[in-house]
Amino acid sequence: MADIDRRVKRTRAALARALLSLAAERPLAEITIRALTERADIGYATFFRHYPNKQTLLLDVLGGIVSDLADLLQPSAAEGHLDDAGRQLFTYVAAHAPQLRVLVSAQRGSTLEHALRSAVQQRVLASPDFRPPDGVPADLAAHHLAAASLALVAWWLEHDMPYDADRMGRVFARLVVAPTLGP
Amino acid sequence: MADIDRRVKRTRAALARALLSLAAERPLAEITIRALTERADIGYATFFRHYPNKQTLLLDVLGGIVSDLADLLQPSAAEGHLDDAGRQLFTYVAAHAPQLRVLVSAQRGSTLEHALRSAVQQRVLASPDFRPPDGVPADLAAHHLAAASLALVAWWLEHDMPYDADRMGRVFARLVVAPTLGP
Amino acid sequence: MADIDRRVKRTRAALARALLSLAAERPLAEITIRALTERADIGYATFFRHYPNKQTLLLDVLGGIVSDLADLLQPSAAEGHLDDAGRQLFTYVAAHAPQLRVLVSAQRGSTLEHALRSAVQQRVLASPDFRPPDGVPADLAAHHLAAASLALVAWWLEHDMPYDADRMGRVFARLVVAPTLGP
Amino acid sequence: MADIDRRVKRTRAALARALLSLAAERPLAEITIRALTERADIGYATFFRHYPNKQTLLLDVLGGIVSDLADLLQPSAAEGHLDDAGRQLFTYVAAHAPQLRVLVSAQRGSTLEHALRSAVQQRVLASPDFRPPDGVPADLAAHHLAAASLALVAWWLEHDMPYDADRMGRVFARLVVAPTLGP
DNA sequence: TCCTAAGCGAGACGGTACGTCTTGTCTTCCA
DNA sequence: TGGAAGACAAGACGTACCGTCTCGCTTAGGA
Repeated sequence: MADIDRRVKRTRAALARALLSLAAERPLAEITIRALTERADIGYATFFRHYPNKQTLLLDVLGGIVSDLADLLQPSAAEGHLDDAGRQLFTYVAAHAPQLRVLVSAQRGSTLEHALRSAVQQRVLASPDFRPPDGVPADLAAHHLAAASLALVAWWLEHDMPYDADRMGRVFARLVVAPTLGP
Repeated sequence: MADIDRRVKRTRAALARALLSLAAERPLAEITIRALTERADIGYATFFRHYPNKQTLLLDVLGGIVSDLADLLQPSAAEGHLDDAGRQLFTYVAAHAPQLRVLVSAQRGSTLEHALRSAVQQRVLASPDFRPPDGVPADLAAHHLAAASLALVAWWLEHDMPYDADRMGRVFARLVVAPTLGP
Repeated sequence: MADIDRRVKRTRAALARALLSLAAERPLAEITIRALTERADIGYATFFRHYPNKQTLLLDVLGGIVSDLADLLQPSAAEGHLDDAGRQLFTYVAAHAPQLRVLVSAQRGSTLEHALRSAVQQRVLASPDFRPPDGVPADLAAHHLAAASLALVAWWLEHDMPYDADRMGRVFARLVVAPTLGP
Repeated sequence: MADIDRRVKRTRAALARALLSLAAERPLAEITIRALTERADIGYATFFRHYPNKQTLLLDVLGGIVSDLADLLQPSAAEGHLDDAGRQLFTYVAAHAPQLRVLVSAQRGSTLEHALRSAVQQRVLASPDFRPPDGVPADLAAHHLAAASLALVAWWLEHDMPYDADRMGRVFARLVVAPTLGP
């Protein structure tokens, strides 16, 4: 491995930089390979000599981040450490914002997502019953409610509804709704 | 709306049906407009007389679903009603599974998402500290942990980090981690 | 013919006017049926109630012109009448410039071209005064007469009639008619 | 020009061959770009990498022919050479029948028509032997020469060359060249 | 005077060509 | 030999036009 040409490293680094630079400008799906290579100042065909497609580049660029994130999300038992773990997570996020913006935009940004989010936000914020816990901004709580609900729904559908609606409803109440409401 | 030609209604219904039918077979991104029109038995150009692009068709087909979902996600104050609301949500989901599969697949499915998810899952399930609350399956809790965390991170980045990492950490502990660990 | 509705007549006249008006602005091939109907202030589908396609409209609008032209191109034997016939031709052309601009801009090999050619051919071959020069087949001479005349007319119209009909008539007699007749 | 990739040359040659092959089957206007590329066995989009549209391909394929024709139509003064020049013209036409069929079937007023006309005009007006008859403007005579020649060529090709080049040459000299030159 | 048939405006529709775009493969040439 | 350059096949995209078709409205012209 030591004799891999420095040029290879330089080319891949240029691609990674181009990816981050472009991802700051527009959604991931609208970044063409041609745009990447032009931004990176390398030949178009050269891209394919390093990665078979765009997703592989993503994985290469963001692989370490994913692994780090997963580490940071490990639950630590000690009650008092919860806030600590959370702080560490977001400190890490702040430190790797450019890469994480790409990661985060890889899944989102669809009009549908936005439509659902804003519909929920609107209703939640107008609801008299909605009292987010101390220290949790209302819009953030609303966003969490929508996103976490959708994630639960997605999981259920993708796993072919292994539990009945009743049980899923209780899980939903326990994991999502109650924490969002409590005092 | 009432005076739209019956043909228009029939054509759009055929497109909606074709979309759901095709979405059950392959990811949304791989559904071409030509495939939609062939499945719907309408002319290719006719598609563009109704929608300027695929996303607009999605919005039209799933608009009602989005609005219904948003209604179901309104928090209801009464403690005892939490489970009720949850059950209603998932009953609705079960009843509209085909459309919701499309909605849910519109945003997800990227390799990155999957990589993160499985990395988290692996670590969480192996962690001795991880005790999901009663009635919450472990894999579901792990999925929730990953998805909700990512959603919080995304919100923070997209809103240009309006709070510091410390506060976000506390919110994260309160909304996501604590409920996932529960007694 | 007498029992054609007045409305029909009015619609066809509007189309004829629209055709001439548009043909003055751009080449015939770039005039769409939609442009014709909009200029004529009639419904799009109405066009097809009168003509199966653009060429048929052309034939209808220019049919009389074609027939007149064919008459004017009959060779008259009397030597002294050559200039006279030429002057008559170009006087007629000047009087029907709008229509003839259309005829002249039609495609080679088009129905119009063919109609004019065969009308001329028919009259020429039937004329007792027509004696092609030695070694020149009659049908070829007739073809030459029609084509060269049309070319002269086209040149005159496209150059905004820089000479008067009298002079053009003499040129016509000299370049086209005399050589086609001589012994 | 010399360093154009061999592939490029091969692709353009294939397109030229496909054009001639298709033009023998149906009118030029009915030859779609897709038909051209399928006949040439090249990708559809590849066409546009070489020519912005069909007309440009025509110009490229027929440019040499146009220039040759213009050379052959230069009037040569010597009386006895008229028949000779005519024979040469039609011998050339017979040798390039496929290409000339295309040229002849092009639209009047098309770029091709204009190219031929202006090439002839340029040569004729520069020729010292060119003395139009009294009262005939030089540019009009040149135009007549080009148009009438083309008409004769078109007639010959469309009627499957019923006479030999020698006889056509004499007809050409008698009907077209002599009248354009004489006093 | 009514009423029936035709002309007509409006516009949805199927079909097809166009010119543009992107992806991934392949070839040639250069350092 | 690795990389730059770029031709190429394949095929989706969104636009334009054509010719067909229904749907109602209105406007004769005959009962």
